[in-house]
Amino acid sequence: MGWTDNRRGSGRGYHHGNLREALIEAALALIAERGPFGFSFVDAARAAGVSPAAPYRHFRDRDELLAEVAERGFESFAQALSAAWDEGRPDPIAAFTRVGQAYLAFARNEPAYYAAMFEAGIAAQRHPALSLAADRAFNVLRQAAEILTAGLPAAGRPPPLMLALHVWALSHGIASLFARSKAAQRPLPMTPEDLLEAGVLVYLNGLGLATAEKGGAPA
Amino acid sequence: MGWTDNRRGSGRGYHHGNLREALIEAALALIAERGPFGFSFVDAARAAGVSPAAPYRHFRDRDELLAEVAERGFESFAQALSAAWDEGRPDPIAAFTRVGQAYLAFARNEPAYYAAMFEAGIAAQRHPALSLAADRAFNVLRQAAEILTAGLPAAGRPPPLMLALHVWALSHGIASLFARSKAAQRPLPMTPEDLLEAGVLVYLNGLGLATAEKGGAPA
DNA sequence: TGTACATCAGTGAACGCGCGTTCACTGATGTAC
DNA sequence: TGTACATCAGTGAACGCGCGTTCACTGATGTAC
Repeated sequence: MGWTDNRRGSGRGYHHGNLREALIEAALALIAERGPFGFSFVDAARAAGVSPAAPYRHFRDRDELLAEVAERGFESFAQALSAAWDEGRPDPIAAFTRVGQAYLAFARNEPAYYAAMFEAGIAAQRHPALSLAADRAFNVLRQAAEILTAGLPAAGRPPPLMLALHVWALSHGIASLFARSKAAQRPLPMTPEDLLEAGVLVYLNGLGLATAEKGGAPA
Repeated sequence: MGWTDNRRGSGRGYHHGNLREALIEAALALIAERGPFGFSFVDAARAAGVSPAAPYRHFRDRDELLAEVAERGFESFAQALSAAWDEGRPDPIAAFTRVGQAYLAFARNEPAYYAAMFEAGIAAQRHPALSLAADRAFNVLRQAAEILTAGLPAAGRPPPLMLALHVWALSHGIASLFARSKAAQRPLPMTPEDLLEAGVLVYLNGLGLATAEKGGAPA
């Protein structure tokens, strides 16, 4: 229990001390519970143990708080993808499929961030910091794709951007359809992780990138 | 203008005559405008030119109306996919990529249905008719995948279900990330349609299904 | 070290709003005779 | 063909609720002297 748990009467004084952070954490918890549209400014204030007017000292409105949550989500997302890529070690193909796994893991382990990032309907162009953070996350994939394709013969080499978009879309699709939260999802004969790994390997195989014979993709 | 436009005072009597349909159409318009969470029961009644209590004669609550919209969406979706597949003519690969295009076209042309189907957070298990309709749509893909893989050597033949899931996820990912509604989306150096077609062709190539040399996928 | 003061984070009461839902009702429609 | 009646779709007023937002305020903190 840290700053966040400073309910009224639990010993904090007139000033909260760290309300901005507490509101963001409250927003995350509420989004995880009820989705980005079930989240209300008043609720966040209540969860932080503060009057409904207090949040206005820190955020212009509900939208600005949501945008900040999404921005932090993208930053954490970029870090996770970047760590998974690990500069292409031990080899670009293994590293690349690991990035896909990290994508799915993030969607599963951080559903609140994920929802704020992709399902809250925030107008990104109104929040430049948010769209920069989103770009940084995408660039991890993009650079990985560049290194991955660098070894292919120049003639017929696929555009790395296309490759990055395909993997992003496949990961996002699997995460949205099969890997989100409790139940309500279509039952699968395999884990979303296996599904994604198999898909990426087939895809890379289709690009002429030799795979390590895994996941059931025929030559 | 048909039944839907029966505003109060425009000549209809005490009875609306086709309120159920009018409410569904109003819901579609509202969802298209403001998303599945911006849609309210009262608003739908207002759009149909009827008192806020009237919808209760036709739907138990807001959720039931949403579920019916989603169900109709899946039915229309299944039809569109089925028509695109056209029993595999002229050849399964061409027909299969056409199904992908139909997926994207549906997401683009029927954003309200699409949102109700995939973003409204309806608990499908509480609406059996809805989940049956969703199954019917998925089965179009699944059967196409079966026919597509039937020509491959039995050893190492990929499970058709997996193939269907991959294409579903890729299409859904591209639709969600790049093909939905106005602006706010990441700019692309190609159309979502081209992106999907290229992705499907690379993928089929990776499965060992000969492609007609299209979309820039190297052998 | 002590005092006066500026700052500003958080208060709490209040507002107008739209929503979901209920209720007793009313009037249009169709059917039995 | 006409009348009585049952049915039930839609009315409109009302309710309680939670929300977003505002306002003048209060009290904690830090700084200048």
